[in-house]
Amino acid sequence: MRIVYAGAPEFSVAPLKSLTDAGFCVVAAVTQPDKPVGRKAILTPTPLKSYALSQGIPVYDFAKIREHVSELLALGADVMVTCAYGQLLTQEVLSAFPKGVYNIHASLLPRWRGASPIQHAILAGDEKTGVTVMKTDIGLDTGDMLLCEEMAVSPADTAATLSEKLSLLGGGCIVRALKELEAGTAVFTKQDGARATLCKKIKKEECVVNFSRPAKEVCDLIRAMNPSPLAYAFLNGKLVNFYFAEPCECAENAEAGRVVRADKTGVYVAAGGGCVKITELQLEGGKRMRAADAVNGRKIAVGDAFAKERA
RNA sequence: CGCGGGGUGGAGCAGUUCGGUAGCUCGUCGGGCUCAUAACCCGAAGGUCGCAGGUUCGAAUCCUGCCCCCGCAA
Repeated sequence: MRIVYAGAPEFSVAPLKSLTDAGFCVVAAVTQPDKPVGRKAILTPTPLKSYALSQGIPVYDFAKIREHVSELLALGADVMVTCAYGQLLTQEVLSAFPKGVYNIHASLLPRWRGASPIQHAILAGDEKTGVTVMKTDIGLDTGDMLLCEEMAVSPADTAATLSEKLSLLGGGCIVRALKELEAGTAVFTKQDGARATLCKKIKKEECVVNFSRPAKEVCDLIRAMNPSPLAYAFLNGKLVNFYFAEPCECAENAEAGRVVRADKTGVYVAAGGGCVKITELQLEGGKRMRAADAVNGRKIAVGDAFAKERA
């Protein structure tokens, strides 16, 4: 079975590796064009492109895949596998693969169709999530499901750790899915559209921490936004990004956002209900550090207050 | 030339305005106290102050050039 693999971010790398490790013939990788990254706007290839090239797999970085159907056809592939590719496919593209196009999606469909399923699973406090392999159709993550695998969301998970785990899980799933397809034992299940939820790409404005919300909710937000775009708040006029936090009990009933305790175990901030223990953060202009270090360097002290606005 | 912050023992910082060979907190190691401890007490190790020039009797500190890291914005 000849495969074309379409993806872009780090998440899409492991499944490609799983496919080649399992002996599948990946004839080409399709990804997004290199993008300017960082302050210096250095043109950077996608993680998938870097990996594919290192493995000697030909890479196509079409700005619009729909305009390159003839090139796809020329590859003579049987199927295309997509994974966080980031471009919508047209019927012409779907038709270029005799045995279909399959998508690896990081949620238990039909929950969290769309761009940011991992973040939303944590944000919503889901206790479990997973990976679904589906037959891609014209809609956004609406195709018939071939298989899915569940995974528990740990309170210690961030979008970063969960993404890594789901990526590996996705690798196993796609290999299984394609084997079933080859064997002709694949069974497709329609998605229950009534239970579908949609998630859009997350904007930085959605990441400001409102400490008057319950502690659990605040912590879920912080964990969901790590490693990007990062939840934040302002302290003494400076932006502070949060990497990790967990809810905890605390006797003090201070106003929301007030630091009630700061020691080597972390920074404790009063929330609407309970208290948020921040263990890892980053001050404006500074590097990511343990909250204890920020306390140690006298950047944060008891009595300080986090605000939603810079002023 | 998008805006801005920063590079000082393992970590986070102070000291730079008004030059005089380095300080704080934490960690580490050793010892003590304690039923015990992330608590406390005593002691120790550990730094070419990002790099290269320059000014000076003397530079972390002043001047010049360069490298690197990071927040915002794209």
